[in-house]
Amino acid sequence: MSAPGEEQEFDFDFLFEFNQSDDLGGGGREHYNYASSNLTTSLPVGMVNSSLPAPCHGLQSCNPAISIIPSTSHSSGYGGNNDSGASGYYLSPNMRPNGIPALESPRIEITPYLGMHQSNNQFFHDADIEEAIPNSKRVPATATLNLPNVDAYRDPTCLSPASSLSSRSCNSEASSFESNYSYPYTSPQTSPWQSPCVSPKTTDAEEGYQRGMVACTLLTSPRHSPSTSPRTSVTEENWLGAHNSRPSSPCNKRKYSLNGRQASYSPHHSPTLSPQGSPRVSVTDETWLGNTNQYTSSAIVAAINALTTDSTIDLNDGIPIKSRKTAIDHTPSLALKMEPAGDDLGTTSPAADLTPEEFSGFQHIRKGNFCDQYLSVPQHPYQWAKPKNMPPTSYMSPTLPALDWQLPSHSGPYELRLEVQPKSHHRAHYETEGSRGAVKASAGGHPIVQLHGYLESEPLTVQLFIGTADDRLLRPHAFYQVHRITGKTVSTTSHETILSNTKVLEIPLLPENNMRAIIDCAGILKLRNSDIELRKGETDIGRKNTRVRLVFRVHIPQPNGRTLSLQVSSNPIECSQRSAQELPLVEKQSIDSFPVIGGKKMVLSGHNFLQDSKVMFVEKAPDGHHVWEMEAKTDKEMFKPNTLVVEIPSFRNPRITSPVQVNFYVCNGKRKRSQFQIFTYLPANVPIIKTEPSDDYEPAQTCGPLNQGLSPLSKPYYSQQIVMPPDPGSCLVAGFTSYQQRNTVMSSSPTSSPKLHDLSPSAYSKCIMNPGHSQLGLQQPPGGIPTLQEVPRSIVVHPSSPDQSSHIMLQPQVSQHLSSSCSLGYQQTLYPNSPSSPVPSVTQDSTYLQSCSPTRSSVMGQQQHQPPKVQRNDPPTNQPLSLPELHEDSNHNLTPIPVTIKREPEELDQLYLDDVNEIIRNDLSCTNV
DNA sequence: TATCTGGAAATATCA
DNA sequence: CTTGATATTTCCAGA
Repeated sequence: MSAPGEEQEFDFDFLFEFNQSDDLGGGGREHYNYASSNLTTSLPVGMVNSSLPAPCHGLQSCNPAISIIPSTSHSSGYGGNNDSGASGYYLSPNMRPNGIPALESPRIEITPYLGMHQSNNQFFHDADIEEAIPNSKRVPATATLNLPNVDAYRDPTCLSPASSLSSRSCNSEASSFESNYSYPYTSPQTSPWQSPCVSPKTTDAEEGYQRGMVACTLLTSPRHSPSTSPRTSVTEENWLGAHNSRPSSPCNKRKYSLNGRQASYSPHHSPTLSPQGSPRVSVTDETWLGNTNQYTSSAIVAAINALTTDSTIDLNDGIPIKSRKTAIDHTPSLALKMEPAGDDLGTTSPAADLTPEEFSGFQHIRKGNFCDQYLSVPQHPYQWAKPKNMPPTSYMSPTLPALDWQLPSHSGPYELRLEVQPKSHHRAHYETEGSRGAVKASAGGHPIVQLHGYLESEPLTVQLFIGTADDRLLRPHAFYQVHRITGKTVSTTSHETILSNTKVLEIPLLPENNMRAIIDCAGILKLRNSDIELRKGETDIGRKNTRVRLVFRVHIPQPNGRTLSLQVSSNPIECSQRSAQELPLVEKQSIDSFPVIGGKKMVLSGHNFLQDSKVMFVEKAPDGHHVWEMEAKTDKEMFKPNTLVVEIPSFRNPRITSPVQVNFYVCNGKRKRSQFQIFTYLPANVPIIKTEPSDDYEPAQTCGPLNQGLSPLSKPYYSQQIVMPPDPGSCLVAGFTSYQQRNTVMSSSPTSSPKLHDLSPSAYSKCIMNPGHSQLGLQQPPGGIPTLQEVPRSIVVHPSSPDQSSHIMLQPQVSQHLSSSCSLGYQQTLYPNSPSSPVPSVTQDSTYLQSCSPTRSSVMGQQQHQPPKVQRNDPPTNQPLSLPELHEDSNHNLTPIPVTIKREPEELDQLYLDDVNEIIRNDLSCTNV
């Protein structure tokens, strides 16, 4: 403990420094100016300073919030999670979890505050600002968010390790990166550092973009532009941090490792992390479960907090601090640029920053809870510096939806689509390495994003950041940052900014290019696990958390002055050299559903398949336990490194009356398993197969088009979904409702149904529960839907938590689903994350809100309500379009009424022909099982 | 020369 | 506490 305290102190110092820097930030202000045009104005100006400040500012005010946080009792709710809980509060705001992280290290705390403040402030104020700003397309709208709620959602779980972490790390990095620009959105904070550090490099082109983009962001920053060079600078910074390297790591790692596992206790972390990597689903599952519960309570608390205090949000931002290098590097820079942020922050943040004392207080509190887990980590003075960055984050939030908010991919006439998906593998580079280039498309070339339905003549900007690819809600990845690539080979201009500790690449979307952008300027930077984990706020574990997604966002100005924010995420990208070389990866499956009889050959497309690869089908109980496991026969003759032909095993219960979702994965050995893929068993009679075709054929590409495209199969759904959902105004105020509607719509259209709502608790819980799923699920479910599906899988219910959490969480999820259904989001949404990060979801929702923002609160309510419905309705994860009926089965395969063979559709007939025998087999197998 | 990469050694962490 | 298996991070070297 003492140690922590010490650290805290340090932090404070740093903080102060930061603040000062912020003040200095006068320069920073300039940055704001940029932003000003759009973003800035919205946020900052009025909002930020005045409004935000007020709340936040006063740290005091903030403090209260802070205090709250502690009180949050997260702990109580979360128990160990408490931390998270606290964080959650913080998080809830924009900050996410990250903010929470603040726990241990001073930095964190600091950041959070800032962030919190900002975020909170932003939200509230934003609306106001927006009105004023109307012009700024982006900014304005964003404002609307109602953070409070959001916060609640995220809460604890959300904490956002990722975000915060990433941000932190990012920050440091960022500083190097970019810098600067970030202002626009966010915050000054970011910029400050960045700029300072930055320097350098801006590319002309970039500048140009920025300018062009300007509208969008204002990035301005030509000056900063220099910053562009980020990497280098970053590296350097990093070097400084050099310390960074390992020293810290050890401690950190261990800790988190603990976290991860223990995580179960502390929901946040573990859930995600563990799941992914490890095969040991069971463990994870458990964890998840635990988490869910926690979430619930935490979520609630968070929500309350949010409501009560805006400031809390800010806290989140502060959280991230971490990066040693960064800190140092940034610090200097901060002073310079901070100003802008500083203003916002400064006024706000400074205060917000919290006095050291305050911080310490928080820290202590947290520490009490979290600290134990995290505290151990020795902090490096350097690192502390980063905290400063935090502020920026907050800024961002004000205007635009926080990065951890789940947003729809389409709304009304608009649809943001990822026309070309990135390759499933991309080796990220460390700061100690040179760039490893831009993310490429599987078929060569680069990912392509396009905004459909936008007929205006004004160019927009697409934001790109690295998001998580786990079961939980989509959020900035704590261990990976987008890396701006420049050079002769890069045709797309881009500009880096930092939002909430997360590096964001801004790329112009020009009408002359049909609002289409080729993403050849985005690389992926890997931050050392030790650096990030150290952060107090961080809940996520870096180990085996090597999967990411590219997340694209566009903010479309609306006539009413609001801004419509759409988001699409890519298929998961494996960033680990080793994992990419050894872990089997299923990119596509020719069939996503088949009668229980089984027997049909399913072609899996992917990577790293071995002749002796095994394909295991698994049915999980709500609690994550494997109710049924069956090794599918593989066709060794047909084997190829990229293709695996498996015979669908008959389901254990041939009598299911409704579709049952199960999972399957490819296993190359002990710890070499692919993520869980989703497969649905249909009642013997049902003629469902239809969907298959599309799936089969659709390659990753399909996915691409849709957004997620995780799985081919999913795509179809997506398309459907997409079409269906589009609710024009939905995004806006109505936001939530719209979502609901969408959801319903979606569900219906898809087929499945209805039950998207199921997402709710159970789903969440499930998601959470099943660590493994998460990834798999995500992927599998091809579109957003997939997620849903996943949920179903897990199905189950975790009773307890769901409800409460559900309110908060669910909503988010729901919304997400809805939205996501449209776009990428789903995965995220659905996820379990919600549990973990209800808040995030909330935030996301808020995005919609943005337009609606004012109503957010109302919205929130709506969402909440809805969610519940959903939950109840469709616990089953089925929601995913795919399987309407599934739940039932899944939940209780048992019963199905004696098969109703009556209807045998044509397809069925065929199936039967082939499978009659199989059916018999199945029966046998079932018995065996 | 500066990058971009692929590979793999050196470390760390886990079991 | 040691050891083997894994996972992460740092280095090297070729293109």
